This record gives sequence, C-alpha cells and structure tokens, in this order.
Amino acid sequence: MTIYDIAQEAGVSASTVSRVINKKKGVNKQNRILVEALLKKYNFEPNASARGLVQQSTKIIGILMSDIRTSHHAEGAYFMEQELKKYGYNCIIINSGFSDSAREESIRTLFSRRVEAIVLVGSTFQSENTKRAIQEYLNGLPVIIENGYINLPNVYGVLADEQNGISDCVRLLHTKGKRHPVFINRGDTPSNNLKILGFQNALKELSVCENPPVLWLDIEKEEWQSSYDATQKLLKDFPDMDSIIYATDFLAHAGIQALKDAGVCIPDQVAVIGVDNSTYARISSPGITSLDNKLEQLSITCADILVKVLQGEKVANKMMLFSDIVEREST
Amino acid sequence: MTIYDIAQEAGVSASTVSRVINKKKGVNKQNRILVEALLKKYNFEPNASARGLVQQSTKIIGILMSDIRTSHHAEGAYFMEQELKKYGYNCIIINSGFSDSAREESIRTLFSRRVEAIVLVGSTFQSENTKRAIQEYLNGLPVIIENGYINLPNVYGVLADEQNGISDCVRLLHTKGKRHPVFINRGDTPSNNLKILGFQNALKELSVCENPPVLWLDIEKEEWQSSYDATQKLLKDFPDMDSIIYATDFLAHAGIQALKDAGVCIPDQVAVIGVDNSTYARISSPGITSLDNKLEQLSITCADILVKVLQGEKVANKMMLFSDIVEREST
DNA sequence: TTGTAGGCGTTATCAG
DNA sequence: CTGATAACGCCTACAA
Repeated sequence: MTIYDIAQEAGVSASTVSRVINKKKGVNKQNRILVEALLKKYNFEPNASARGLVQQSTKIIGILMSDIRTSHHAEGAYFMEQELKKYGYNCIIINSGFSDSAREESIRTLFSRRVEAIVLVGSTFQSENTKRAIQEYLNGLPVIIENGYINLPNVYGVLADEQNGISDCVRLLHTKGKRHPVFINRGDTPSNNLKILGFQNALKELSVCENPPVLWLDIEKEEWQSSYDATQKLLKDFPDMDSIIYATDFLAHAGIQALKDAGVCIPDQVAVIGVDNSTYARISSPGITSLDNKLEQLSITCADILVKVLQGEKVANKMMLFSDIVEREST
Repeated sequence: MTIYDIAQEAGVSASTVSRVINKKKGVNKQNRILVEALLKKYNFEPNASARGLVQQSTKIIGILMSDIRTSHHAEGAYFMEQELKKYGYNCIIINSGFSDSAREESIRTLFSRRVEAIVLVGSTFQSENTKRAIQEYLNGLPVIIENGYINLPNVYGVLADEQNGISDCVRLLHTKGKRHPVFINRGDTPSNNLKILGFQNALKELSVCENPPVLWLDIEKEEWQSSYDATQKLLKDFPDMDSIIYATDFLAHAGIQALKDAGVCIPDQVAVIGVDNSTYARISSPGITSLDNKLEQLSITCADILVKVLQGEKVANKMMLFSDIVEREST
C-alpha cells in the first residue's frame, strides 16, 4: 500500500494524498476528508525509508554501548529513547562489546543507516580508537558521549564529576574518623581512573596517606565473587583498614556480604561506599552509602543536547554534572 | 557521497560501482580494483534507506517491550540483538510501557519503519488489544512474542513452562517436608497467572490444601519494600507458613531480608523460592533457589525463529521451553 | 486547489 | 563486461 493506491481510490493525485498526510494546507475540504477516511480505512503509514530518502533525514538515532545488560546502560538507553521519542526519533541500539574492531564496525553500520546522530554510552568510548573511527567514518555527524568526552567539533560529552565525588566520599569517611580507606576497582576505564584519582587526591590533601591503597580486581574472574574474595583477603592483608570505597555498588554489595560473613561490624569497624546509587545499594543490608553519578540526568541531558544540536542550536561541547553522596547505613 | 560520486571519479557508471559494492561478478578486474580503492578512500557506506527502498527490505527488526530497565527485558534485547546482527539485521527498540494506546502507537511506528518483523518481549503482550493492533496495523508482518502467544497466522510464540515449573517447585518443597507454602505475587500478567495456576494445581494434586494461599502485592507500592513488608506481615498472620514462593527473584530477595530480620531460620523454618534465576538470586545470602525460566534460550530461540521465518522457512507457531529449578541455600 | 515532473540513492533489467 | 534506464515510495517545486 502506497500513497498512489490511496490516491487512486480517492480519485486524486498522490501529491494531494501527501499533502493530507503531512497536514499541509491547500487541499480542498472535500478531498481532505475523503483522503483522511481512506488513510484511516487502510491504517496507512507512509514508508519511513522513502520519506527519509527524499527528506534527507531518517529520524533515527544510533545508540552504541558495550552491553545493554549492564543496568547502567539499560537505564541510559531507556531515558534516551523516551526523550527522543518525544521529538519523533527512534533508536537503533547496538551492543558492541569492548573490542575496537566491533566498535568500529558498529559505527560504520550506524552510518550506513544514516542515523542523524550517535550516542556512545559509557566512558570506555573515550578512546583514541573511537576518535579515529568518528573522524574517518562519521563525516561530521553529531556524536554524544555519555560520561566521556572526545575533543572533536562534532562530538559532545556529558560527564558526571565522579572524581570530585569520590574525593567527597573520602572526606565523608574522614569526618567519620576513618583514616585508612582502600579503593577496590575493577576495569581500567576512564571513569574508574578518575575515581581513583579523586580517591588519591583527597587522601593526599587530607595528609592522611601518601600512597593510598588501590586494589585492582581481576577482570577475568566473576565480578561479584571476585569482590567478595578480595574483600575477605583484604581483612587479613591490611588489618588497619577501616573503610572501603568500591568502584560500583555491585562490587560493594559483594564486599558488604564478605564483611558480614567475616563478622565485621559495618560501619563501626569498616565503612563501605559504592558508586552508582543503584538498586544494589538500596537493597543491600545494611544499605550502601553510594555516590550518585546522576545517571538519569546524564541520559536526559544527552538526549536534550542531541535534540538541540539536531535543531541547529549551538550547544557547549562539554558539560559536567555534579555527583552527590546518598548516605545509607554503611557509613 | 553517493555511488555516483564514486563512479564519476572512477570514470565508470554507477552500476559498476554498485556491482563492486555488492561483490557481484561481471566486473573487469581493473575497474574492480579501482572502485574498491575509491570506496576505501572515502570509507563509503551505501545508504541503507535507498537500498531498503529498492530491495523492499530494511533489514531492521522492531523490538517492543514495556521497559528495558527490567533486567529481564534488557537481557532479552541483548541476546536478540546479538543473534540478529549475525544475519545483518539491526534493531529498533521501543519502550512502550503498559498502556494500550502507547503500545498501539509503537506498533504503528515500527510498521512505518517497515521493520521486517516485530518482537514483543513479555507476556503482557498476550492480550486482546495487542491482537487487534497486530491485525489492524501489521498486515501479516511476522510477530514473535517472548513468553507469550497470540493465535494468529503471522504470530509466533516462545514460552517458558513456568506453570509446570512452579508445580515442580511446590513438589520440591513437599519433599523437604513443607506443607504450608504461600505464593507472593505482584502484577496481574499472563505469566504470573500461570505461575499461580501451577502453584494451586500442585497443591491440590498433593492433597495438601484446597485453597492454596496467594498473596497479591500492591502494584502501586515500591516493589522491594512491599515484598519485604508483606513477608513480615505474613509471619504474623499465617504462623503455620513454612515456605514462600515469590513470583520473581527480586521479590524473593526482599523476602529473604525480611525473614532474616525477623530472626527466621532459612530454610528450616521458612524455605524460599524465586523465579528468573537472576543475579538477585545469586547474590542473596542465603542464595535463593530459583526457577530458571530460560531467558537466554528463550531470547535466542525467538531470534532464530525470526530468522527462519524471514528466510521463508516454515516454523511452528507455538513453542515451549522447559524451565528448571536451580537449587541454592534457601530450600 | 490540483496534478505533473523530477529527484532522493540504490539496485535490477536489458541492451550493447 | 558495461552503461542506460526504470523502478522503489515519497515529497516538493512548478505549472495549470
């Protein structure tokens, strides 16, 4: 079914049908009513590909992320999709994993779809390889990175200030008398590296410690269990320790369990802080004090920026949202 | 940049460029090499809309779900996307929520995109309204429902046998000497109703009880907390109770916490079973015995069926996967 | 107010 | 092996 079929049955030309569909004026009332009736009769929907071709605008946004099963990314995708839908955009979502080649291919795929912009979800896209791919394949197409930034004219970045956020966490622990915090990390990502920086800077600034201890979990091992094991090991290896900041709530959740199983009193003996302010922080017992990195706002801001850019407005390329601490029983 | 630009620079016609792009034979080696070089030089990607238009095939699949933030749905989307990508399909994902009108609109949107098939994720799409929308708007387009079924020639359904699965859970509890199970449910969905049926049937069959107690949580209230509260209330209202089956692991996770906080010994005093075999079951302490409803297989099967249908193969419209119980410490 | 004609970028058909 | 030419479905001048 095409506009020609409708036109024929209505006894008008295709242009008239097109005008009715697009609610343009300059159509006789009789004809308009007639055509509208047929449109409804057949539940006609114009072919978006054809329309995109002639209008040079697909109204599709590409969303690229490593893995949508990460609740973080799923939330990001959700808020973007909801926001963009309001403006008539639909989203093609691609899970690229972490390999550079897969990411490059995904970027090319999205370009071949002639998406009007691409959202990269996660700080791991803040990389030289991605930068190169954007330059080589995207030809100036708007790109926005959630929690990352690449210095190119067509790239926008919205970041959460996790570095200062983690520094605040250290200061919070300090006010509670904690002088021997440890940071447990998993994954060498720009975001995590900033967290570590915030951790170290705050401790130096407080003159608490010159070499703040950071523990890197083995990324090959199962996530929850490796955090659990590392936490228990830490209790033996570093008996002075009085607090732990985990790179994510999920890791902290495992840590809490390990501490409880070891008979450690939380937060009196060891305080715990996570990052993301996620469900895991909320449903843990005791509840986990968590650095809220403003995921929802981040996503919505990305979408809004995107819409503005697509509407031709001028927008700052780089933007930062302040994260804050949500205190629960673990501190 | 179009194939004409490439053609001009190569001194050949657009057809030749098209042939090279599509790796068709019948092109002089010299020309082929020349064109390939230019394609690479400009990182040319053919416009998928234009291609879709002439080939009458967009290579896009629509995925519709209520909310991708539900880990279930995110996983489903992930596996589908990964599987379909292998066959050159990309996915447009729409979060429709639960309202009929939003779902209807989403279905129309996907149709206007001329997706080649639609995946409906979740049993809530097994409804009269969805059926009507499919008939009215989709014009015979293949539809596949994950964990649901609608009796139409173009609709396929892959279901998890949660009903018998829950019956098995009841039997498992029975072998452990549990005679007074309660089912805690949240949400009046086809899937949940089958779980309840399985619960009741098994209890009648075991002649344990004529009116198996089912507790419905208030869907307006916050999910985790409402399950927590209901569980604690249950301990008072129904002191005989010796086991609880929750409609999902997430609810069970809250229940476990409530039981622990009430000083109840798990599983000796009260055994607990959840559904989904999700992360929540795994990270709970004690670990939650859970009915594995085969989400991953369900998703992959959906994708496979879809691919077969699109390739013109004949496939059974309705299919069921067997769920099984993953035992952990809570039973 | 209406219809005709041309074009969006690609592929397929058919002569040459 | 190659290149016109005509679609695909839609929109938009332009002409009537």
